[in-house]
Amino acid sequence: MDYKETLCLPRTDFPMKAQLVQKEPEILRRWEEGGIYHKIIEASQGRRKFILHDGPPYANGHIHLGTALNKILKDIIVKSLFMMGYDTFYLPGWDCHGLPIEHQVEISLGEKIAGMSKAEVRRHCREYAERFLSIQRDEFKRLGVFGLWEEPYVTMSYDYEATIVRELGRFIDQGSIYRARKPVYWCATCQTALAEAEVEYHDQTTPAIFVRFRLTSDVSGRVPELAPFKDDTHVVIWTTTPWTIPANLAVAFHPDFTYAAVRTKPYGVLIMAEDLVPSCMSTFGVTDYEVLAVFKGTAMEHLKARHPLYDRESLFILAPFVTLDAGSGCVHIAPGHGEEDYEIGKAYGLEIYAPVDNEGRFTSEVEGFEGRYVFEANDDVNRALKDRGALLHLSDYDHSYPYCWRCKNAIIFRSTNQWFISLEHADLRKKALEAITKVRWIPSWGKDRIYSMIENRPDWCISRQRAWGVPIPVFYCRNCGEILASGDVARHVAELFEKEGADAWFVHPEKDLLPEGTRCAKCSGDDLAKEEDIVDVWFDSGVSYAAVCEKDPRLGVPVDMYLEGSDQHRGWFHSTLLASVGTRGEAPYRTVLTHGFVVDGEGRKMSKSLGNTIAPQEIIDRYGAEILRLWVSAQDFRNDIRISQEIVERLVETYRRIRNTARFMLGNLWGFDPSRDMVPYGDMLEMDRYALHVTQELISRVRRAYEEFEPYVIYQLVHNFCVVDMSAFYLDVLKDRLYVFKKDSLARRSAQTALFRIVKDLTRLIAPILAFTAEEIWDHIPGFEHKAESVHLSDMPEPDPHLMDDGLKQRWERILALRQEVSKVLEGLRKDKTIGHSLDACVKLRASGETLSFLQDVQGLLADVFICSKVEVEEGEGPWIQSEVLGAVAVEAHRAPGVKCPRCWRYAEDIGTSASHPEICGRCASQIG
RNA sequence: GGGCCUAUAGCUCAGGUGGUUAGAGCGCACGCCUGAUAAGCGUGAGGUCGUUGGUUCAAUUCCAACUAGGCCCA
Repeated sequence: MDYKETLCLPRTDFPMKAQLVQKEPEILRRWEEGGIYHKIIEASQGRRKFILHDGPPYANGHIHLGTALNKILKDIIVKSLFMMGYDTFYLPGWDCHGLPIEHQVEISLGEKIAGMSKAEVRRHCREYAERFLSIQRDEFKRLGVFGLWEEPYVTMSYDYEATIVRELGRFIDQGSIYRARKPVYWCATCQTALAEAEVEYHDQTTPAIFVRFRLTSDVSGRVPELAPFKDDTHVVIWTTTPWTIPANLAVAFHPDFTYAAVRTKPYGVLIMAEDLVPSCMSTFGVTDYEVLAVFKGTAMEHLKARHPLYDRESLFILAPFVTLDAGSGCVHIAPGHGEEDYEIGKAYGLEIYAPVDNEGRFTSEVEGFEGRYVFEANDDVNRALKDRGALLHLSDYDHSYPYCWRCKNAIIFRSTNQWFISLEHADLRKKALEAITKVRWIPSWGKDRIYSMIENRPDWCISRQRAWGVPIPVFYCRNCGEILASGDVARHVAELFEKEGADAWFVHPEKDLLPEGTRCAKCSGDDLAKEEDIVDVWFDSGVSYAAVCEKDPRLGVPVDMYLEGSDQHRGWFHSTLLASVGTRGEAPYRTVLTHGFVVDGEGRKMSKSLGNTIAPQEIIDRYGAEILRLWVSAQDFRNDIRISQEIVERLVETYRRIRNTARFMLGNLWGFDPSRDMVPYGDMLEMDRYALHVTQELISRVRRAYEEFEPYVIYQLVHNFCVVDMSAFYLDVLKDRLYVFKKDSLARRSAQTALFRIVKDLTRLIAPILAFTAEEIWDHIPGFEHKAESVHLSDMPEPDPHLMDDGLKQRWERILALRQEVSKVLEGLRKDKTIGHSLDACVKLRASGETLSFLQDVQGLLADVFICSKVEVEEGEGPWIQSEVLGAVAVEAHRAPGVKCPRCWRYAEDIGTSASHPEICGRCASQIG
């Protein structure tokens, strides 16, 4: 007889092979058709809220691993908190305006763009954004992310655009917005301002000049040694842009560097950094010189020198950005022609002077060079300097220089009029810093990071010279040049935008944009011109609290959590803080959680040039999105997140382990009907009760990890539970009982009761992470009362104190410690071929005293636990194995006596005692009936 | 160059307030099983705790510098 037929072996149609690539789309379809997310929203009604407000990704290109990481993390948090009883309504968003899209559109339009109006270009931009929004939406949904994807918030929607203008209106009302000059990249050929991203760098050779500026202040007060030479003392500067010399207003020294005053024959006394004296002297061809004095850069502050070309003075200032890499250690400062020059110039109250027009030609202010194209004026300037004896040296210098991405011509830095939000007006900076302290930052260093950024940043430049964005709603009087900026006008414009979108600004004449009868406040003229600039896109996303959260009762402000990459301390967290504090007086978020960046297996960032990029699609196509979700959960996201072939392979193996553990449980629940077969806790076998105890501990640890937003802890906990607690111990031991005993015996039903509870809990614990697989397991769990149609609609399990028993725990931890020692002894027998399977063995334990009575007490359990055929316990002597939990025990093993039962494979000494089943052991005979 | 952050076995993670032979799982090696089988079980080998100094009776744990890497600036 084939006794295998009489066993209760596992049966399930839950496949071992996941085939996630095929299965996931089916599950997605089911969620879609079943309206699962809408059921989640419905179930959330009236619950306590936890709103995670989505930071809008940019609607350009396909998603990459970074965006996938971000959305999956959000999804894990949102799904887990919903299961833990919160209303976690999740509304995804997209950031739609801005340069990158406009760029792409310009490239695809090519020459055609020349004849197009801004409104036409904007139409193409909108279509482009819509296209990628749709692509990304599909890609995000493919990851298993739940949210209201049908109606996301988009910054280019008419009402969002209107809100942007309204929020600007609030700043205008306060008087926080002002117009001032600031240097920007300027292409004289295209006659347009360029953004950082529109600039490319090429190597180029430019003239580099050393120039001396004669001091007009009396230095002897600061450096007494120079008293005899005070009328012939000069500071030496070095520059690679001679054409900016006419705009020079200052010379910068480093406060900490040491400077030297050097007496030379041909050039008088020259001041330069001490370390650079030898190289400068050799460059100038001066062999005979004398260092008269050395002093710190601070000694020079507020002194003055005469401009080498014009009859005005140049101020000596201190700047931390001065270096000793090249030149003289004294830096020529033209606040109208450089970013650093501008910042330091502002700090010293210098004029932002840039006497250059749109075509890159000097204006009439510049005596001697008016009308000259700046790059062509280099030689003129050098000649003029030479004529006046100011030029110390001229040479060619190779360096990388910015070029226009479009016309490929060299560009200049030129100050132009821009709009700013003041950080000081209305105490915005101070209030923002206060608001930061009231927010919970995870990790905590995020607070210091954003605090010092806000503390040190300049005023917010909100204007951009571009087409694809929301216009700054201000006007200029064509008659007298007066600016018309008012909150009322902004709100009037907003109403129009609500109906027609921001396009209205570009298609309507001014009179349609302004309230009727608007006139210039200064000259009462009615010929008003609209502003051409648009607002910085960081302002767009920055006001999402107003455009999205305030308006939607499902959300509300402040929101519970923002969750983005740590780059957003400078980006969205920052801009939205300023906007919200500026208009509402408080931060729009309660908690800000940041994650690191995706890097390769060596910790290096992903870049095309390194060739180490991986697209989410590659992982999805090969392994499934579930592996990506597991990847996100497996690592501490507060640091950088690594990915490599090895990491993915490990994840796949972990996934299989979790899946197989669940499959084995499901297979053994065959024929188990919870409503009929559940065994009351008190009647369950103690090992099963112990398994439930361990599961309760898992539940409480996993819950805590979800509450603390630490999915990687869950990954470790769940994996260890499956491998150590379940597979290697409980499930392995259980096989005998499940297979050998009668289908409806108490022993088997007790085990099934435990398995049912465990698999039901485990599935829900992993659901937020393994969203697809948990759903698939859930389907295969036997039906029970109130079983939700989707695991994502079910509740997160809570530890049940009735299923916990600390006494049992201690007793079983001792048994497990013993088991480990027995395994080692059995491995010895295996090595010398005494046994193969552990069932071939009989284990003999010796102990005395308390340990002996413990062993005698549990003796009846041990053959099962060791998966051996027989266990003998006797009082006796060592050699002891000493163990803290165990006590002193001696373990021996030998081949089990008797004959191997063909049914249960245990060695038995009672084979043949049953008349009806003479080949099998007594235990098996009793189970066949 | 500046600010912030990270650095424990091949991989992913543990290691309150410094104190015996630094842990787990995976992977790897070897073996077992063939009634979870493109599965399961057991045993074992892997770490100068990034480097160098310092504080201390004692440092993976505190301090500093450096190196490598990341984010943001310049």
